[in-house]
Amino acid sequence: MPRLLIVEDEPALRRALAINLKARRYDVDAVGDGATALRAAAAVPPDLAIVDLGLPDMDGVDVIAGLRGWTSLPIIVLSAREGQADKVDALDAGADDYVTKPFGMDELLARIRAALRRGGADIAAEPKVITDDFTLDLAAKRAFRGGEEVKLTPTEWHLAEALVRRPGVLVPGTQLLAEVWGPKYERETNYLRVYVAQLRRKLEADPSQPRHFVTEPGLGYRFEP
Amino acid sequence: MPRLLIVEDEPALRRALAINLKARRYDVDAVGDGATALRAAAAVPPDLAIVDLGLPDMDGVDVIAGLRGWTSLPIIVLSAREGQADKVDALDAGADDYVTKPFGMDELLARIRAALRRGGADIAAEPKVITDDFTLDLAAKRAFRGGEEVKLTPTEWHLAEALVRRPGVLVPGTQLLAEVWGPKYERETNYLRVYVAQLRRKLEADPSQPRHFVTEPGLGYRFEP
DNA sequence: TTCGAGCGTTAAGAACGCGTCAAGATGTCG
DNA sequence: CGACATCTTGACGCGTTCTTAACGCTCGAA
Repeated sequence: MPRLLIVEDEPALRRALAINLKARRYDVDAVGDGATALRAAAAVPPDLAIVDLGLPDMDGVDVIAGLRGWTSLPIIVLSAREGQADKVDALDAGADDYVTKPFGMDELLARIRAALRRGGADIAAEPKVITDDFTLDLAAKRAFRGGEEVKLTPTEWHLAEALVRRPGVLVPGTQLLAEVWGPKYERETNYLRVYVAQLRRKLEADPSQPRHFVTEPGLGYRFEP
Repeated sequence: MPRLLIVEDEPALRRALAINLKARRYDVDAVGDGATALRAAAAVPPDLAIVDLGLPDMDGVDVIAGLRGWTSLPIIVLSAREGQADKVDALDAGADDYVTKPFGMDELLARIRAALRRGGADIAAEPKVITDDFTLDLAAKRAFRGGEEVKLTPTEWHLAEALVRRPGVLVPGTQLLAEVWGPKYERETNYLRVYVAQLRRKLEADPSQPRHFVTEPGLGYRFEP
C-alpha cells in the first residue's frame, strides 16, 4: 500500500487523518512539525506527503521546498488560509495540490488517489496486476497462475515489478539491468535473458510464445497486460 | 510554449480565460462544448486541458474520460458546483486538479504551472506522432498502421525519431547519418536509402509514393506530419 | 541521344542478439 | 555442518538485423 506522510501540528486533526487513511489501507506516518517531517521522509521515503501550511517550527512552504530538494513525490497542501497568495506560493514551491480547510474526507481521498495515480505510485494503490494467464499481487509478493500459487525468487520479483510498473511500455535492457542489479551491470545482458526466461516459464501459459513478457529485439522488453 | 485546451461553455469566461492565458504566452485553444473538445484534442494534442464540468452537450466527466482513453495529459477541472461528490467523480475519472468557481486567475495560473511541471509537458503528450497513415509512440516504442502494430528494428526507430523529431523540417542526409550511425558514416548514403525505404515500406500507405517520409533530391529527407 | 549523378530496390554473407541449458558459486536455513 | 534454493557464469544454436554491393531507374546536362 502507498506510504503517506502527514505533517499536521494540530493533534486532533492529525489523529483523525491518520485513522481515516489507515482505514483506507494506506501506510500512514504522522508527524507534528516540519523538522520531524523532513527527517522522517529522508528515513523512509513516502509515496505522498500531506503538509499543513501552519506549522509551529517552520513555514509549510519551506517544508515543501525541503522535500522538493531531493524527491519528486506528490505533495498535497492543507491550509486554513483562504488567501490566493498562499496558494500560489505553495504551488510554486512545488506542491501538487492545495486543499482548503474545512474539507471533506471524500475530497481529500479523491485528491490523494489522483496524486498517486499521476505520480505513478498508483500501482501500489491497486497492487494487483491481472492478465489472462496470471495474477501478481505486488504488495503481498504473491503470484498466481490458474488458481495455483507460483513462487518467485527475489530477483524474479524485482524484474517483474520493473516491467509491470510500465504496462505496454518498452523498457530498455540497460534500464532493467540498472534497476534490478545496479548501474554496474548494464552490460550483463545474460542476466536478463536468464531471468526473463524464468519469469516466462513460471507465469506464461506458453513460455515459448510469450504473450505478456514480450521481447523487442535489439530494444528491450515490454509487459503487455 | 505549452499548448492549453480550454473547454468552457460560457462565452464570457471562455474569452477571459483565453485572453489571460495568451497574455502569459501559452498557446491557447478554446472550445465551447465537449464534442468539439474531444475532436480538437485528437487533432492537435494539447499539453494540458482545462475542462468545465457544466457543458451543454455532455457531462464534463465524460469529456475527462474521453481524453483519458488515449492520452495522459494533465486535466484541470473548473466547476461552480460545490458538492463533494462532483469533485470525487471528476478526480476519479482522471482529472488531476479541481478548481471551484469563483477562482482567482493567479490561483489558476499556479495550478497550471504545477500541473505542467509534474506532467513534464515535454513527455506527456509529445511522444505520440500521428499522421493520416500511421502512429508512432516514441515513448513506448510502438508503431501502428491501420490499427495493426508494426515492428520496427532498432535502426529503423533511430532513423524515424531523427526525422519525426523535426516535423516539416528538411534534415540533411549527412546529419541523419551522423545521428543514427555516427559521425564516421556521413558518406554512407547507401544506409539512408536502404533504411528510408524500409520505413516507407512499413509505414507509408503507398511506399512508392511516400507522403510522410519525403525525399528532397540532393538535400536530404523531410518528415511531413 | 548519351552520359552521369543521385535515388530506389534487392539480395547475400556477416555480425549480433536472444533463448536455452547446465554447471559452478554463493547464500540461507535448519 | 549439511541440504537446499538462488544467483552467477559460460557456451551453443538459431533467427533476425545490419552491412555491403550490385543493378535499374529517373532526370538534367552535355
